[in-house]
Amino acid sequence: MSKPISLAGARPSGRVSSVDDVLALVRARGGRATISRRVILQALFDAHRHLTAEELAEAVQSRAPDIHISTVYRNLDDMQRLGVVVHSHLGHGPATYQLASAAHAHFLCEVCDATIDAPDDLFKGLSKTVMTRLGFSIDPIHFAILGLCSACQAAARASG
Amino acid sequence: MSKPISLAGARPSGRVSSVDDVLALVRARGGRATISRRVILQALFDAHRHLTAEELAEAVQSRAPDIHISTVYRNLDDMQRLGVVVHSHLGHGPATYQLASAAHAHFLCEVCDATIDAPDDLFKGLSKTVMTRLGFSIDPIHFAILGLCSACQAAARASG
DNA sequence: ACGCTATTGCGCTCAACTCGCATCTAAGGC
DNA sequence: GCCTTAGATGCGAGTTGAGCGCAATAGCGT
Repeated sequence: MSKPISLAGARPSGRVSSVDDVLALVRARGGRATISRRVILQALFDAHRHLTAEELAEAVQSRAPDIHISTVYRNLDDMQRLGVVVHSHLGHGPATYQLASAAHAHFLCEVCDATIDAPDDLFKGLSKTVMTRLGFSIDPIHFAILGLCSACQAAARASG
Repeated sequence: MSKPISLAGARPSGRVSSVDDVLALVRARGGRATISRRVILQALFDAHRHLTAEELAEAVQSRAPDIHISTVYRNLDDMQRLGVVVHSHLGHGPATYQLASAAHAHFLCEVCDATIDAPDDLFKGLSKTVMTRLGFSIDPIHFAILGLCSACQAAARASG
């Protein structure tokens, strides 16, 4: 499916609230409901946090050891094309993946790597200002916003 | 110098407005004013935009072909420790480096990779809100904020 | 000029992906 | 149920961006 499924129409992936929903969508697009696909999706639905490709591969392989990590990567790509999955970059580490329905922005501490989930409404103001002044539509979910958590700010003040 | 120079005191690197200024700072910290260092710094001062390590290495090697890219990486690290240089991540590509004095935030279009320089004052509001509500101090320079430029928004509306 | 040690060149290693390709297997048609 | 065929997979090799170890080199205080 890596190629066959078209990017067009990725957004209206609509309400997919179960593995079977997603597989139905996959088949509607000419894709196939393979075991691998099912196991990978199940792991994504079971995870209640974002996972790196490697973490996801481990979870998948605990149920089906022969599913190769490259298959995980390809499926994640496909699911992103369908709008079912999104990935985020939290600082310098590997990308993390999660169901699109669970997507949210993050703040990441540059010192201790603590990640803080960001309520979407925080970006209302910046979003509007940037749109007005630059015509740019921000997507705060894809890349985390870095900075210092309160503990590390305090530590920095204390030491310097 | 990669180890010898301490991270402590990186901030008060002060006004360094020339290659010689930086080299003086380096020597004050126990570092040495090598040819490599001088050429690399000169390339950074000459560049009026941020460069990837590879671009910088090319610029450097056009003047001194034997300077190895790993030397470029090490010097960039050292200069960051001194607070003279900062790096930014613009989307998925390699990091870009520039003089700390020229640092600024970026917006990056996810579709066409256009980068838009962001006036610092844009983040005043978000910065204050996030500090108040989460105690988090944002650093919008280190990682770009992604989204869609106006042209790609229009294209997206037209096609979908 | 001398010696100490910061730096460098080079090549190897690493992480996170990405690709080519032979093989396998869903799904629709008969 | 069997066949066909094109989508998917497993596996290994390749790629990119970056970091590391080490022996050789070269600043710089004396």
